[in-house]
Parts: sequence; structure tokens; C-alpha cells
Amino acid sequence: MPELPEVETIRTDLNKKLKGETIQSVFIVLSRQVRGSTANFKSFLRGKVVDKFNRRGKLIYISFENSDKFLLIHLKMTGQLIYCKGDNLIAGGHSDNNKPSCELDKHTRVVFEFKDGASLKFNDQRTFGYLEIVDKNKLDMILSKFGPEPLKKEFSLEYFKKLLQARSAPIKAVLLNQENIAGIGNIYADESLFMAGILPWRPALSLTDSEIKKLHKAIKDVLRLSIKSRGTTFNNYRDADGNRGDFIKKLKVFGKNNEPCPQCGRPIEKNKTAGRGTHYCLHCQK
DNA sequence: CCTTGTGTTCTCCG
DNA sequence: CCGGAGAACACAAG
Repeated sequence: MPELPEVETIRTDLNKKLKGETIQSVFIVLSRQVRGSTANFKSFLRGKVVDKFNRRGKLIYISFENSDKFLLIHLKMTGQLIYCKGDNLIAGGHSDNNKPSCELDKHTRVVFEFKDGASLKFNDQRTFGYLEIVDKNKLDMILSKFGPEPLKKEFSLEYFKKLLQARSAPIKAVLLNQENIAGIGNIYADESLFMAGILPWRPALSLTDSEIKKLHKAIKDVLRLSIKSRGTTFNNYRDADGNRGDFIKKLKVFGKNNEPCPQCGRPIEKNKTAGRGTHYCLHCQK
């Protein structure tokens, strides 16, 4: 479940590895995950030089030198972007021969092959993710639907207060909606609500000023801490080198059903809130 | 049957 | 009847 910290970890890593590199060819295993024509997808990308890996919420978009089009990559729940260089190369492998240039994993769906010999594998066990080439207009349209980035100034306490004041939905549902705040998913919704001492099903408008302030800080703190730990590997997430994220060691409630609460020792409970599995401590959260 | 991020569709309410 | 909010469902695979 890559959320903001996981996608940010991947983005910064790949930016270091692939900025300025040239795409030589693209090998497509499962065309269903490439939106639009796969022939156009391949022909557009061939020879393109990576300008930058960018992120908005949980969405990665790659810009290219001398091009006004972008490659969107959404990992959804089980997507991975795995970089490999040098090792595991297959002799004669090239997408033009319908042969990949590197060893595929069980769930590899697309491989980008670079001129310097490196490959970038898009893996996705559950095939919910997608890749798409879009022009600037479409990119802007998509990006404009996202709420503020929670780690930027635009996510102000004022904005957060206004957001919550007229909503009867559970606070967790408000946090999960990408149009409200970009990048929070199930893990960080539960964790930030625990940090702030707020029960996930409380109507958003029932939060007091001091609770809103606590939650605003908790969201930023938990996301920053997780980025420092290179994200949370609960099951599927891997960084660009195939490594796990360490933040799972610092989770307080997510996935801890029936385990003792780290604050009070009473068992963590789990229910379904906002349609999602939700973890909380009835004693520490009000 | 369960899991989840997102897009779509349905339903409710003023 | 309209619009918006929120809930419910669809998707896929293991």
C-alpha cells in the first residue's frame, strides 16, 4: 500500500538513478496496465531523456527533456518500481525482439530499458496500477483535483479547520479523500488519528479546535517520520532497490489488532470505518 | 470471504 | 428537480 511516504521514497531514489538517462525501449508484459495504445506508448518513450521524477499525492509523473508530455505511474495497492543495473541481463534482450533485457519477476508487467544498461521494472501483483502518457492539459486537469500536499505550506491549519467544519463524514473518511489532502491512505490515517487521540469515526465537524490542531500536527509528523524510515512495508511495498521500509517498526496501531496499546497497554481494536479496516485504542482515543 | 486506492454510481437531504 | 455530500459498489488476485 504505497502512500505518500512510500511513493516519495521511490520518487527521490529514482530521480537520483535515472535523471538525465535515455530510454532505449519499453517491454510490455501486460498491456492492460498501459492506458491507450501500447504502440504509441512505446514509440513515444523511445529515445526520451528523463527530466525528473515528480510526485503529487500517491501519483508519480515523469517529465522528459524537450517534451510537453508526461508519463503517469500509479502504483495503487501492490505496484512496485524496481531498478536494476548490470546484473541479470539477458543476452540479446530487447523489446524489439520481444525479449526483455533483464530477468523478470513473477509480477513484472512493464520494463523500461535504458541506454546505460539499466532497467526499471513495473511490478504489480493485483494489476490495479496503471501507466499512461498524457499531455500538459490532461496532467494539469488530474493534478488540479488533488487537495494540498500535507507537507507543504498550502496545508495550513486554517485550511484544515475549514475543511472539517462543515463535514458530517467520519474524520477518517475526510483524511482518505485525495481531494481534501493528497497522499494519506489507510496506514497513515489510522496512525495520525492515534497520535492525535481521536477516534476515526468521529464526525469531522465534532472535532474541537485543539483536536484539529493536534491532528494537523500528527499528520505532518507521522508522514515526515515515515519518510525518514523510507516508508512502511506492511506486505508488498518495496523501494526502488527492492528493500523494505522500516517504518513498520514504528507503527502504533495499524495491523496491531489485539496487541497491547503502546501508550496504555489495553488491546488495540479493529473495526470497519469509512469502508476500510481501522485500528484504534478505545482508551487513548476519544 | 477478506484485503485497499480510486473511479463510478447510487441515495439521501435540503 | 438540482447539487452536493456521503455511502456503496466495482475492480483484481491471492
